Amino acid sequence: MKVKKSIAPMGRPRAFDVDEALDRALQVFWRKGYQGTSLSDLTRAMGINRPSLYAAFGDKQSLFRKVLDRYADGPAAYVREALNKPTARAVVERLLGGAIDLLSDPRTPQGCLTVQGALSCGEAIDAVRQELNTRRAAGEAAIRERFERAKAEGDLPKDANPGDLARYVATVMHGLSVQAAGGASRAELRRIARTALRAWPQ
Amino acid sequence: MKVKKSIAPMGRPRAFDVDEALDRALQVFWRKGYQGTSLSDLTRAMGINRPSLYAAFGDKQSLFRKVLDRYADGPAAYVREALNKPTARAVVERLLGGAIDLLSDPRTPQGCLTVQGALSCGEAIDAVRQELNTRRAAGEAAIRERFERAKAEGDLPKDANPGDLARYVATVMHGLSVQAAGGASRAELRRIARTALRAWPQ
DNA sequence: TAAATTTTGTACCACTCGGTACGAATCTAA
DNA sequence: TTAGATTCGTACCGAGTGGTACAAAATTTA
Repeated sequence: MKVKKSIAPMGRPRAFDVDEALDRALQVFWRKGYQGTSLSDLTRAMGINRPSLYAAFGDKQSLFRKVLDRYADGPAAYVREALNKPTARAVVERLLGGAIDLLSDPRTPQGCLTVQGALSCGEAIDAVRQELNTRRAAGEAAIRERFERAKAEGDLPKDANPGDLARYVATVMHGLSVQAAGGASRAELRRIARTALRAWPQ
Repeated sequence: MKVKKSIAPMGRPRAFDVDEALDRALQVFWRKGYQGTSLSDLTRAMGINRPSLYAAFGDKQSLFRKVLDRYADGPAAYVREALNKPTARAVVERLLGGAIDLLSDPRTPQGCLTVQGALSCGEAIDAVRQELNTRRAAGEAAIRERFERAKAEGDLPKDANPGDLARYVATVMHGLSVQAAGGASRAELRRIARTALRAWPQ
């Protein structure tokens, strides 16, 4: 299925698929968090040995960053999709609904990788925590900008505060992640979202 | 300052104060999470050596449980206090306000011990995660019962769902914890709470 | 004083952690 | 066939992990 590039690389070829190995690593980090995942966990799940991992992905932090990118483009892609909805109300409904679908998907861990991933990190891995904070902040900023547009379009009332609303939506989403990690069912998450929506303007 | 009990214990007396050592341990666990805290971190902060820790508090999990009790009776005591407020509205306002005050207190870590403590735990320490889930669920149940009483007293509308409302409040609180851990200021947390309160009945 | 009891500090245990050195294996290019 | 390049697997590194054995020290009871 793969189109051969003009020249095949020299040397011994890789015995594993890079993208598939990355997906396996994502599963492990998602389930166990950054700190709870050991290199042995990773190599076992990825089906490769340690030096191959280092050669292909760099050290643990570097691999985790690549996994975060893959997460944003895969399971968490609903965020970008939600931002394209026509109205602010539709955006927030899709954001909460997408989060709930993901958090309660029985095939994946009950929780959000960026929320669970590094909340309980020690100071030693401050770099990882900062990375996750940065990414969460970027997501929140994207939501705020979308709401600013909605306000300009008259889709949100003139007295609405896009920043406050974005922060509120992000907060509810994070809270949903904690609830899901604690065992809340999809139905329960939906009821929480319905209650949260009562705070919405109009 | 201490009243001497009828008989002093035999053997060599302890060279440290148990409660103070527990407070020091709380600070460490709160800041670094269960998994991010090593025994060396603990003994250094508590000013005692390893065998003394084990003799006085048991192993790491046992010490963590004692720390959780101390947390509930100390920094998180606002929850019990909030449940005694006269109206459901006052209860939820005190719950959110107390959480915000705690989360944004510069003297303590920005985050909730039970939320950050074990979200990113591996399977090996499932016991700790379960313990924290159980405690969070118990807190949520207490809020629900308080809202059921409020409904019976006519303090909440007849069509209000105490369970949904309690879950919603807990979710917002957990989300606030994540926001605080990400660096949100007290003022920002307050605005989130104000937005969240718009979902409240009446 | 002497025995019994408890805590203290040192020094250690087996194990796991993240990370790497190095030679054998497998490919392309000449 | 040979030389060069790259990956693979084994075997290892120092450091840190949670937890403990043991003897010296400090206290109460007899």
